[in-house]
Amino acid sequence: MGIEEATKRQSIFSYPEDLYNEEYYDDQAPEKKRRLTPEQVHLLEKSFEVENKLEPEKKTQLAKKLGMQPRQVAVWFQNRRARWKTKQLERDYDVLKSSYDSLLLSYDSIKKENEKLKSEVNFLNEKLSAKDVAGAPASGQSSHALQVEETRDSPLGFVVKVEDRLSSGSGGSAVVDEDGPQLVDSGHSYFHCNDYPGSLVAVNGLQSEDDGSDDSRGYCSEIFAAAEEPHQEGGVPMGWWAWP
DNA sequence: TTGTGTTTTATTGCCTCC
DNA sequence: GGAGGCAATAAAACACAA
Repeated sequence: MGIEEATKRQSIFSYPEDLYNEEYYDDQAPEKKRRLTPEQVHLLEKSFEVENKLEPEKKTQLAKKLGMQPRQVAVWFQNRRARWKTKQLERDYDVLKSSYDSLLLSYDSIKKENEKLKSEVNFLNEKLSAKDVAGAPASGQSSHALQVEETRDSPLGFVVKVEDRLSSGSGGSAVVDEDGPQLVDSGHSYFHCNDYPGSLVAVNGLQSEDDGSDDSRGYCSEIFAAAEEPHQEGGVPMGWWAWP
């Protein structure tokens, strides 16, 4: 509805002085509701912007100025607050929803990456087993294996461990003893974790049980998994850590 | 013109505060 | 207990498609 049109549909209270006069209501009270004029609404809106609640004095002033009953002004503010609240709820909902959608996308992406990395670990595990069989000890059992353990401690959702089944360590698990995170140094080999920016599984301390040569087909003594962090020192992302 | 959905004005009942 | 706020609701006014 345009202003002009609305103005045409003039309130039955054509004269403000009549409006404010209670006798007007007593004698000529309209049975039907009348909309406020655009001018009245405009001033009410302006007042609402300044203060969304009415002091009694302000209410009386506005009513007089607009040619309305104080009660009408109070009702208008009441309804206006209700409308504002509804709009605010809608805005809050929109903000929350877009935040949720964004998180969901992020979650899905990380989940897929997690699956990829796991299958890559499985693939490497199989390769290790195959190599063990080729140069097999008498037992015929693979001497090493990669183990994937799910954990919330890792940003990837899991950690990889190398089990040395031939070692005489406790429980048959010769997990490298390194306290806490370690920076990855040069001279190590890495298995790239495809599609996960900045992450990789590193294999260092390569040795061959066959001849001691480093032919990149050696066994892992440590597995590192790293996630990229914004700050780097000396070309190595900070915050690299190793899970023994 | 009419049916229907939306917006605006007003009322009611309950609650809180002084 | 009265004043004022809020939620729920009624009902008139309005918009708009068919």
